[in-house]
Parts: sequence; C-alpha cells; structure tokens
Amino acid sequence: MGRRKLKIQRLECVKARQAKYSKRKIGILKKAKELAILCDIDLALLMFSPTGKPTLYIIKKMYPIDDSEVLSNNSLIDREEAVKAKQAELLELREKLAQKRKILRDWTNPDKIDDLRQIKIMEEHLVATLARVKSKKGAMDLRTQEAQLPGSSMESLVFVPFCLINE
Amino acid sequence: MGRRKLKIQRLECVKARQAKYSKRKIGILKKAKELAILCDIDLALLMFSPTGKPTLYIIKKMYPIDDSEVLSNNSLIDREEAVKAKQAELLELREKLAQKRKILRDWTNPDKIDDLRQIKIMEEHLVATLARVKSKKGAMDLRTQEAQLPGSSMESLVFVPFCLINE
DNA sequence: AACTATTTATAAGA
DNA sequence: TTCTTATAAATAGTT
Repeated sequence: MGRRKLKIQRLECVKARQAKYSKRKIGILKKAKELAILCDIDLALLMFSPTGKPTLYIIKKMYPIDDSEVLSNNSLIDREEAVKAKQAELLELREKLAQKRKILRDWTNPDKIDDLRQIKIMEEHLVATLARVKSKKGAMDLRTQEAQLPGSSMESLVFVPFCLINE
Repeated sequence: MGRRKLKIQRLECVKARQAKYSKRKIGILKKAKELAILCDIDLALLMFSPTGKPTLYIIKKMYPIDDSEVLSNNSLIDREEAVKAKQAELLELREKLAQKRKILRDWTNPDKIDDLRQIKIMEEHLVATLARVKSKKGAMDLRTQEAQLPGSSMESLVFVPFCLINE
C-alpha cells in the first residue's frame, strides 16, 4: 500500500524501524477498533515499540451480571436459603480475594524480580503453563503461529498470563 | 476498502457479524505479523469471535540470555565465589518457582472457578490491579482508549494479567 | 470460497 | 513529526 511494494522482512536501519512502527501502529489500532466495534467482540492488543515502549489496547464488551440474575437460575432453593448461601459464599470469596490480591501483588511488583535469570525462568514457566492449559483442548504453536483456543460457553473464563521481556 | 464505504458501528445481524469477523480477522492477523516482522518487536493479539471462540496470536523476539553473560557483568566477585553464589541462588529460585507454579495452577484451572459472581469479582480485581500498576507511571482508560505504559529499560518486566469473560 | 469495484492504508519523498 | 500523493492492499457487496 504505497509507492512501491515493501518486502516483509526486518528493517535493518533502526530509524527506519521506529518510523515504520509509528505509522503502522496507528493503522493496526484502527483496524482493531473497527473489528471490535463491527463484530461486537472483546479484543486486546499489546505491542512493544522498537525502543521498548509498551502499548496496551483493550476493547471490551460490557457484561451485565447482577445477583438477581444469578439467583434466578437456581430454582431448587428458596429465597431464604439462597440468602444464607450467598452470605456464606461471600465470606469464602472474601478469603479467596485476599489470596488473589497477594498473588497479584507478587506477580506485578517489578521490585521483587531480582535478576535476569529469574525473569527468564518465570517467563519460561508462564509459556509452558499457557501451553499446558491450551493443550488440554487444542494444539498450537506458541511462538509464531495463530493459536486457537476452544470455543467457550456462557460461563467460561479465559485467563492469559501474559509475560514479555523487553529490551 | 470495498464496493461501498462501511459505517463503523455494531452490525445488528448476527450472521453479518460472524461473516465480517471471518474476513477481518485474517486481515488484522496479517497486519500484526507484518508490523512485528518489519519492526522486530514483541506483539500479542487476543480476540474473541462473536460466538466466543478465542484466538491468541503471539509474536515474540528471542532473547539470548545465558549464564556466562549474567556472570560477566559482575566483575567484583571472583570465579569461585560466583559459582557458590549461583548455587545458593538456584536453591532460592527452585523455591520461588514452586510458588509460582502453585499460583499459576490456581489461576489457570477453570475447574476452581465456581460461579459467575466469583468470575466477576476476579475480573474486577484484575482490572483494578492492572490500573493500579499502571497508574504508578502513567494514566490510561482501561475500557476503550489506547493505553501507554512507560518506556522500559533493559531489565524491565511487563506482566499483564489478562482476563476476559466471554459470553 | 471467489470475484472485483472501491475504499483504505501506506511507501516514498518533501 | 506531519503532509502529500502514487500505489499496493484490504475488503464490501455480491455470486
């Protein structure tokens, strides 16, 4: 799409890479936004510039979920029992939430990461874990090929621990 | 790019959304690949089809890191001391790795997620955490706008706990 | 899946 | 960066 056809291969000149990134970044973000709006889907795009600056773009559908909706799905228990169950559940959730909070603090705090080797091990582990989770239901190539995860139903959760080391 | 100009707004017909997704998905994946190759960058794209099928596309630079490299950076300790330090470090890392493994098992096991409410809470927590992490160094809108994370140096790690609930 | 008329993205240059 | 414009590429509507 230009005066001449461009070969898709690594641009050797650093300045050329940066200039190309500046232009095409705008293009791909526009494409992502259009796709998400037209098709009404969730989409996330994460990219690092040649100088290492990350850009995260998330378009997300809204999911109206409220308690009454969840409650109405359970027609086997009556109103009072449901309320008691909910209270117990809330206590449980509070505990779980505290756990998750601790976990995330651990993972997102760059200060705790003490050297390159540890980062590398963590990364390898994340990649391996991601592969293991996916391999349960479908095959993929983690490095360069498109990966297909299984179709998901109403309640499915897809959690992608995403870890990139950047130069 | 077509017989007529298309308004960028949610296509109301379900079949039209699916058809559009099929076509544009190919396009955006090609764009992502070209950008990553030309500019030699890390890039990840995650999207859910209108029927909920996730597609994860990761292009990643290779980072040649080996022990000798790390070792050579430390000119204050001699060879023998370095080896001892490495051994102690390895033990530590083994412990940490076990911790991480446990954490990931927890996060990536869909069987442990027991209802919509918990998923929602987890998601909200992840979004909040992500926002908190980012707000340390820059502002952004998590929902629809492009987010700029700060530039990162040689050893920086960007960890994005990515969680989307899909209908 | 395939076909094309058009629109859109962008390569090269300023 | 930003703009210009010739050209390549993507894709809308249709079969």
